[in-house]
Amino acid sequence: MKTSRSMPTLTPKKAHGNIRMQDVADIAGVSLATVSRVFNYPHLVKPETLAVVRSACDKLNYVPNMLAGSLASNRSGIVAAIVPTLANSFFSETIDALSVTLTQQGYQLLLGHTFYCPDNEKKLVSAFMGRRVEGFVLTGGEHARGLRTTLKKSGIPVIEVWDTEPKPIDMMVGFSHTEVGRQAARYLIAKGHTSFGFIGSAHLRSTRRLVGFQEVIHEHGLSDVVIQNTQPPSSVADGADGLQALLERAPDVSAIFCGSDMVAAGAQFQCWRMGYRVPEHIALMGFSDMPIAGEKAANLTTLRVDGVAIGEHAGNMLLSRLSGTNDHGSHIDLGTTVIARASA
Amino acid sequence: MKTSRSMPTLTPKKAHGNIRMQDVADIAGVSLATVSRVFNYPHLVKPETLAVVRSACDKLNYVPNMLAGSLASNRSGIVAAIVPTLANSFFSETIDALSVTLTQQGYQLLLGHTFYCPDNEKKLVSAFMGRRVEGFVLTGGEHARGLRTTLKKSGIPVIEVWDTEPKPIDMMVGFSHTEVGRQAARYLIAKGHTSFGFIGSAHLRSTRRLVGFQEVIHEHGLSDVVIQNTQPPSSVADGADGLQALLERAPDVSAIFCGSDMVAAGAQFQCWRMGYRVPEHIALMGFSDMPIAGEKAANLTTLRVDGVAIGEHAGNMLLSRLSGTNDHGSHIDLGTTVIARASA
DNA sequence: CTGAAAGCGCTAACAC
DNA sequence: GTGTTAGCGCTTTCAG
Repeated sequence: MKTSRSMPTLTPKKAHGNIRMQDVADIAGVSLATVSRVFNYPHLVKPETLAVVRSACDKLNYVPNMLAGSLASNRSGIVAAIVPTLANSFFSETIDALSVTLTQQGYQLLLGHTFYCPDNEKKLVSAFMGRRVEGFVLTGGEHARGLRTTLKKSGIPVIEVWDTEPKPIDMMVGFSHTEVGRQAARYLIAKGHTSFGFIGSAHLRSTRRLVGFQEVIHEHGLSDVVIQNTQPPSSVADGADGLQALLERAPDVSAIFCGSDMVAAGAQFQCWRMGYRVPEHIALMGFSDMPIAGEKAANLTTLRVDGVAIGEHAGNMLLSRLSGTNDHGSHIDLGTTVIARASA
Repeated sequence: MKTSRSMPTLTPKKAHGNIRMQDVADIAGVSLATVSRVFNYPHLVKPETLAVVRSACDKLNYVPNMLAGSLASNRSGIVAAIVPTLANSFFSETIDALSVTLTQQGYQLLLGHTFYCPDNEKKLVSAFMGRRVEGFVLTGGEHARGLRTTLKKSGIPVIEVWDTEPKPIDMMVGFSHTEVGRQAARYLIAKGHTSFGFIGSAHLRSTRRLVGFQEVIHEHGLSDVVIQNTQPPSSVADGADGLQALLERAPDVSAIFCGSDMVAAGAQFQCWRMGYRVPEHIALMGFSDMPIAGEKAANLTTLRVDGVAIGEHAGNMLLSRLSGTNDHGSHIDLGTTVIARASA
């Protein structure tokens, strides 16, 4: 089947099944360069030639080798996203949105997991840099030692998402976790509470929410927040266990800010089990407005975050940077809103 | 800072900042090939040389260009996974597990989204083939016309997950959706039900569950299943709406099999709103055993699927195939189990 | 509008 | 153990 391609020597260059651009050029009767142009700059090619080459392509079922293309052009067409985890988490919708946005412009998404370990992030960044990714989407603004510098002097566009603090390496889109904590505290204080608890994991963004929460409470001269830690990613079960443990230590707490809606839902179920009424005995506030929070059975007061918008913004910011467009608005705070429901 | 590398011509080859393997070789005083060996076959290099080269590497902060490496070796080190969506879905935990497994062996994960459109899958496969991915993980066993053939003759390992039907393109790990439907029907029939409904989306795997469900019901000579369709990805709200719509059409239905736990939870909430008791008036059965299903408030009877196991198996099957190990057990049925709780 | 030629940065025989 | 030498399959000046 293989068309003979001029053999000055006795052995063909290589026998593996892959069709090369030269093969297409040969049967189309044009040069290699022209075939390349058909793919990359079709407007520079005469319509007839275009047609000939294209028909040659699908006659041969040619699939361009982007590895070679990327090497030659020094553009990989790949963007890397690094998340803690996708399971039961808020990040999955951001990744979905990011993927759509990037795919529309022909970019592809390389995915990495840190499982909440900054060291994994660092290793992944390094591996991805080896692949010459054209952009990074990182979760959060806190990273392993040296990562900021590495990234900064690499010149690769970086977007940190789901956060607006601390200072961006490059671009950032999300919201302030400190402010989330502050909003929660203000809301609960306005409801008349004076004794507070917090159930959530000890990772950095979660801690920042706690800090904001504490700040406002201290500003009001109220007593310290009782803290109950969970392991990320926090589950419904963690919320249930956390609530029980917290109440054992501090039975007088009347309002609890939870690290996620999952935790809040778990805490609420545990309240019911233990015979406490929500919000009469214990007020609960979640975070992120997951689907579960809005359901009648749960009906959780929470803070809404738009993960899809974050993903879309991140994708678009990256794309406009990559296409050389103005990168105005490179530090976007999408904010959060209190969704007042029954639990607080 | 740049060490002069012998310049026979007047202009240096290229001025962009990237350090090349040759630069490392130069300052380590060895040949390019040796540096390459240090990365790929360190055991072939004398320990002292190893040390010299390595110190040269981090003196220069050298990051190997895998694009070039992949092109030369014809191994990209990339595996592609294609899912319908990650948000609120069962696939995210499979992807998490897959990612860990692959990363441990130095492979990276390229992610694609179909949003339940087979045509998107086809396009993604083609784009990924251009990147010379070394393996595909596809969701489900049904694909756009021609995809099976394309994939088959590409010779690239393919694993279809979350399904065991129809015949695998190559390898498969998951469970039978038809059998899931059958299990559900058997369980509900054993509970004495005689009039059945189904709420779920019309995509292929969901439909297969419905088929199995119907089969068993017909085998028992019972009346037809009343079907209420939802749009994928199905949400809690879809379940609530679906239940209402279904009961309007068929008020006598006493047992409903739902396409997912989210749908079942929504249906259950809607029952409560409408004053129906679960399971006394309406028995509900979910699917996949999501965290929500196990919670006391929901307490859903469902069928358990181990998404993590699927991801791990898929990763390991792929890795052993890629390393040339025996690929015994290339069609694995992990099965599902009924988790009997309060809702049915 | 098209072709020729020089790489992109690395791997992999093959010699030594 | 290490060096030499061909490529891998494209993109991209530069001529024409």
